[in-house]
Amino acid sequence: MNSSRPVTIKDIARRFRCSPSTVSRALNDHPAINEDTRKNIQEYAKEVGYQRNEVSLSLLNKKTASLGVVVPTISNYYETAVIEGLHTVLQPLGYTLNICVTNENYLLEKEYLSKLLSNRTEGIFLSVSQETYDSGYYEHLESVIQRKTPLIFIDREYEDFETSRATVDDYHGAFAAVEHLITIGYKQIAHLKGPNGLTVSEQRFKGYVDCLKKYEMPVRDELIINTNFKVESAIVPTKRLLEMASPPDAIFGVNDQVAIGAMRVVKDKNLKIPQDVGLVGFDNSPISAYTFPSLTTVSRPGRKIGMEASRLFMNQINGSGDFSHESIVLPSELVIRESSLRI
Amino acid sequence: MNSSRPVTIKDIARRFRCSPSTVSRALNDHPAINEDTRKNIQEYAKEVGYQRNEVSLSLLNKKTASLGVVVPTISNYYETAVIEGLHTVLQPLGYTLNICVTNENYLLEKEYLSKLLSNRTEGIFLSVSQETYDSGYYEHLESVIQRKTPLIFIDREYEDFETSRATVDDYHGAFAAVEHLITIGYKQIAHLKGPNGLTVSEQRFKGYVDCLKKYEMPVRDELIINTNFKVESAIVPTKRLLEMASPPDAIFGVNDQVAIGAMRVVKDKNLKIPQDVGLVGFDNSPISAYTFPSLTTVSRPGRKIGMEASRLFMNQINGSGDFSHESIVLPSELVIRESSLRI
DNA sequence: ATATTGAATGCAAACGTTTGAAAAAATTTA
DNA sequence: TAAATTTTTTCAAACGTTTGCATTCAATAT
Repeated sequence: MNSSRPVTIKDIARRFRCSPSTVSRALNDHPAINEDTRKNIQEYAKEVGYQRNEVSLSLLNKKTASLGVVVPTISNYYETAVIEGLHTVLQPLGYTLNICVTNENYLLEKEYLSKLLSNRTEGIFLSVSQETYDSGYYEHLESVIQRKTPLIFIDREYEDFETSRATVDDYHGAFAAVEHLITIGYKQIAHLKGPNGLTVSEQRFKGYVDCLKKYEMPVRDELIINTNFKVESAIVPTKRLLEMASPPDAIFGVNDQVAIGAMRVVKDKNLKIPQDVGLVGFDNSPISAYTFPSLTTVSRPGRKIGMEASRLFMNQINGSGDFSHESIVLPSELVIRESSLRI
Repeated sequence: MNSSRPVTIKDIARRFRCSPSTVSRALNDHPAINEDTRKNIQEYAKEVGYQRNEVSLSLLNKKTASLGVVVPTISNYYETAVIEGLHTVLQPLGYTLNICVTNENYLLEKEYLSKLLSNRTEGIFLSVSQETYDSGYYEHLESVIQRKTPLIFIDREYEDFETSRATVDDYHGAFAAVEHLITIGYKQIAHLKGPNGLTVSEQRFKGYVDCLKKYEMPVRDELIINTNFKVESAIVPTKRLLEMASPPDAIFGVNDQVAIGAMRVVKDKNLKIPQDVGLVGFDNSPISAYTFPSLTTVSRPGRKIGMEASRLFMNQINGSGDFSHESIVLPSELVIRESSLRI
């Protein structure tokens, strides 16, 4: 009525003139408690809205049942799919996911990791931010390792770090996409690349380059332009590509957003897709199937990545003493649609 | 080296043969501590990677600095924008956001709320799930109220519940969208409605209906079809609309996804947008500006909603005793693009 | 009547930290 | 050198819960 302090076990004990132990046991259905006592206490507890203080339990048991998920963004389809996958496996096991968005910011990432450790998180799923990548700092990761808190890299990874990781085979996905374009008959394939330095960007780029080489096609620097994954970042680069003296007849975008941005520009120039310009994206985001023309893309099993990452986590905590570090690479799959099907 | 147990203040005290109090004070730069003692302890603490156990502090101070964000999904642009807004304000204040995704599931929502309360979350931002809406249950909310944990509704709300809420003026946004179509000269405006019962769906629907009525246009039931907000859910309904004997010449989608789905179908039928069919969405998601043609839509200030909701939360905890409940309604704004600009 | 059993409850410690008050140690003053 | 003062450190309690062990009390067996 007056005090807003949550009801505690002590409060109930006082009410029943018994000890906190009895109340605790009664609430937990301990067999050594008298049937009547148990019933009375449980009824009263329900009545006054007693709710166990998990904080005290965490302290006592050194278990928090909470996991950190540290990602650069949650604005993309892929990231949310990963989170959903983690959720699917871990929620039923009683874990709470603490989702931290770093906004590609190193300091924020560092702060989040430190906070998660302070809060005694039992595991951390991390997709490192771009700034972290660029800066090359990784002391903030060392402290996670030092604490022996399970650390699982998702998607982006530090090449030289010994932990578990679940990633998608970006390289072969990109390779397949470009090979598809070549097979169809496109001769000049441009690439709207992601930010330099990120594994995803570089792997897809490598797939693009290696495929061109395999088919003995020249890798022209002027056909490779950076974007930041966002739809609007594709506009200027695509214009530049199409206004070249010898413009590309196909564009491989680092993701669907970028490909959709390119699609818009191509149409604005009154060029036909896929006749004049072929287009391929990456992600197989829901919308890619409903653009006009629909977008050929590479599916990335985000949900599966989340589920696999969960498995890696479980392995680490159940691992018999020796910390088992596993690397999982899931295949990506080419999804052929209209934007590349020139006949 | 051997034990993976985190270093505690007691460990350090043992090492320096002093009491935990001294260590605690040394680490917190308490003035009553000898300069040398302080320096030594701080150095050692850093060396062994000591990190304060926030769990114990939470128990002691009854403050967890964590807030719950309970939402049906994070797969849409709007939801992530809201979270970003919350984040922008609350992260600098030291709060941790605990993001819980209910998947529109009542039981999950209930479980999350209960867990958040057990973990002594200091405030909850809630966008109720559709199932909760449908079922009409709200005891799980009662317990939040009973505990006097600040509860702020975002976006979706329970009409008859006394708490703070931050919502977008869906009604007038929808009204403006439809009015725009009418002004341009469209005569038969269909509506791809959201799921029944949800405030957003119903408010936008009401805006649609009232606008038609204002201009003395008939409200035809067969022009109103339900979707579930997802792009694919617009396909069949749009086909049905276009295959009617007297098909609509404009479609107002409950969100951009649905409008984009409709766009695809319209194009497949070789109809021209905006000449044959006008199209308006809702959300002003990034992609809406880059479809072909670009999509007329209604902007929804998600980020702002998050920031306003944060403000409401701050007001509640700073509120002098009497719980001040505020209702904020932010305006939505029509963004006119190509898909409706028939000349 | 006394010893033995069994059921029900209470005690106390533990988790890691902070903090007011008390105590101890060091320094200054008379 | 003793008293007074200042500086530094320790003590003990608190946050809410659980749990092994001890205790109490009644019922049963001897």
